[in-house]
This record gives sequence, C-alpha cells and structure tokens, in this order.
Amino acid sequence: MTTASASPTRNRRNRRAEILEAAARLFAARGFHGVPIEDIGAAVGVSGPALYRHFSGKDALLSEMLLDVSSRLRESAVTVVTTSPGPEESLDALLAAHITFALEQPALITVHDRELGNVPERERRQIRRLQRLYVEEWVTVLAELHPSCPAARLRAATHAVFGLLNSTPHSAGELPAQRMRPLLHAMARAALTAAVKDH
Amino acid sequence: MTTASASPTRNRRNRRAEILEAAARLFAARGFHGVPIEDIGAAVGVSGPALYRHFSGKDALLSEMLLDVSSRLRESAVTVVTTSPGPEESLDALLAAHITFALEQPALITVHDRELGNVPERERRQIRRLQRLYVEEWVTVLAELHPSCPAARLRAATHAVFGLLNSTPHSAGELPAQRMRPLLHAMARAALTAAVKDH
DNA sequence: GGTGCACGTTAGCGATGACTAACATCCGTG
DNA sequence: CACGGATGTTAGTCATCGCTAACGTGCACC
Repeated sequence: MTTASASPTRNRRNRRAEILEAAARLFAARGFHGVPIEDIGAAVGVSGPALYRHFSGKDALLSEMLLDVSSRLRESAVTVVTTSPGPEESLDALLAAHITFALEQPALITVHDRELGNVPERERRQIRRLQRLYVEEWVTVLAELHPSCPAARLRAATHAVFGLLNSTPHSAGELPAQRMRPLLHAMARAALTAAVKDH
Repeated sequence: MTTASASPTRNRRNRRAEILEAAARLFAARGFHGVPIEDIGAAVGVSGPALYRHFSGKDALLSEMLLDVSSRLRESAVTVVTTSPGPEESLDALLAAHITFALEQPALITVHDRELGNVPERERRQIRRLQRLYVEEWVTVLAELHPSCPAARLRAATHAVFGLLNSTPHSAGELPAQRMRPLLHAMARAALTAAVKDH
C-alpha cells in the first residue's frame, strides 16, 4: 500500500516514532482516555490492533512517551549546565533549551504535565524521578546565583517558570515562534529575578 | 442515611455544589474520560446514577463547571477593572484576583484549561467567548499602560502569565499559600514588565 | 392523613474500547 | 525456492461505562 522500504529495522524505528508522535498529538487534544487505539492507528495509516506489533499496550505507549520526554529534558539540562562557563550562562542555556523544546514539541510538553497520573505506578516513579532531577538542575543553578534564597522558594519559582514556558500551546497562533522565543526568554528571566529578590 | 436537612432547596443546592466540587477534583486528577460517573457519586456518598437527578449527563456536568469558572473569572475582571482608579491598580487587582482563584481552586483551574475539548460544541463556544473576554480585560489594561506595544504581543504575554499563575497545582506542597501569593504576584508583574519592553 | 415531589436505590441495556486470535503478505536469507 | 520473522488485516471476546427503567421512601403541604 505504501512506498517501498529501505530496511525493516529502519522502517520499524520510523513506524514507532510515527506512532508516538501521532499519539502525542491526539493525547494532547483529547486526553489519554479520550483517544481510542483505533484512532492512533488511523493517524499513521494503519488500523487498530496493528499497534500491538510495536507496543505492548496503550499504557506502555504513554509510559514510553513520558519517559522519553523526561529523560531528554533532564539530559539536555545536564549537558547544558556542565558545558557552561558559569551559572549565568547556565541559566540562559537552560531557558533556551526548554523554550526550544516547548516551541517545537507542544504536544509532548502538554501530555508531559497532564497525563502522568495515567501512567502505571512503576514507570510513574521513574518519570517523577527524572522530573525531580530536572528541576534540581534548575534549582542548583539558581542557588549558585542567589545562595541566600531558600531552596523551597527556588523550587516554587522554577515550577512557575515551567508553567509560563509550557503555556505555548495555549497561545498557539498569537505570535510566530521567531518572536515568541525571545519574549518567553525575557519574561522567564524577569520572573526568576523577581522571585529571588527580598525573600 | 445522612443527617437532617433544613430545606429541600437548601439541600439541592448543596448537593449540586458538592457534586461539582468532587467532579472537579476527580477530573483534574484523572481527566474527564478517566472518571466514571460511579466514582463521582461515590465521592459525595451516593452511588452512580443518582447524579442524573441533578445533571442531565456527564457532559452537562463538565459544561456547567467550565461555564461557571469562565464567567466568574470574567465577572471578577470586569468588576476589578471598573472599580480601580487607574490601569496600574487594575493590573494589580487582576493579578490578585486570579492568584486567589488559582490558590483556592486548583482543581477548577486545572480542569478549566484542560478539558475544554470535551465540552459539546454549543457550550464550548460560550466558554471560549468568556475566556476571550477575560483575556481582553487584561489586554485592555496592559494596552493602557503600554500603548505602543502590539496587541498580539500583549495577548501572548497574558497567556504566558496565566500559565505561570495556573502552575500552582504543580508546586502544591513547596510553599504555603501565604508565601506563594506574593511570590506569584511579583513574578507575574516582572514578567509582564519585561514583555512590554523593547518590542 | 393522604398525595405528590425530591431524591435515592438496583438491574439491565446498548455502545464502546482494549486486547487476542487466526490468518495473510512481504521480504531477506540459507 | 522454501522458510521464517516482521508487520499488517479482520473478527471476536470481555470489561467498562453512560444512561434509562422501575421501583422505594421520606417530607412538605393541603
């Protein structure tokens, strides 16, 4: 039905990625329980139970999706922090990386902070752990910049900034990404600066 | 089974409110489609189909919930803006009102910006309209303060600030509300100030 | 003190959805 | 060329869920 394929391995990888991408879009729009497996299949041109050739179930699909996002975010944070000359540059790089992700993968970002509750216990713990580590990267950098600010306050501020950055899907059409990026960066920096003042 | 009641009207009101409240909590935690009607009933001490004595269906329950939130937010914004002496005070009052709502009704805020897609077409349009009007209250105030800033940028900044303020449920236990309130206020103000600079 | 309405119950129906079974097809490989 | 694995199909099973039906029961009111 489709065009010729290069190699089975190649194809399998693509199909899996395709499915994850389509599922992310659908989950973001209608919620995990609002999307039948049939629809996910349809979105990639196969129908229904074909998905079980690639994932052991709907839960596994969601788990893999969130685990992937969490570890990518966390990894990028570690990389960025270890390669920056100082905390100021670290913070800017963390912001830039998160904004890039939020602008390029709005569906993943959306699912990432909505559907954790639908992930089976075991994987949920892993994901939570990765999320916590990601937050701690931010908190560590902020603590270097403002040692006198209590960690709890830094954590709360970090969560608030995530909320700001992840709001991208809501203001979809307002501004082009090219303008959105510096706007978000400036707003987030200003918010963080305000957060650590006069505590 | 329960204790004596004062009047039927009184009771009916309470039961409806009780149901809406419990449903909000459940929807926020597991998503609209993830919550069976049975569970909503159980959360208020009745079981299953008793809800149909108060709402015409699950959809209607969600619709009423979101319509209520949207109109309350919008109304509070109108009140606040018309009673403030100037735009500066308006902005602070808008922030204060939104923060109060987000801190006191985290479940409602969560459902409000997640489940719109599950509301039937007709009501969805009403809700969208109210949301748009709410945003426009903010944009109008911001435009008075910074007339040279393009409206699209103000709208995007407003959405971003909503994301920041509505992130409350994510940082639940980090800080007490008493500390959270001024923190969010300061961060949001700073973010807005940064947003309207050098466009 | 009967009557009607508000409010609840349990049983069951019809639809849907996750998943399995059984079978087909393509394609690289010995 | 036979074989086997990867990948797909359709049909069917079983559980769940929204909702309706039929049936109590207490309380306000004439």
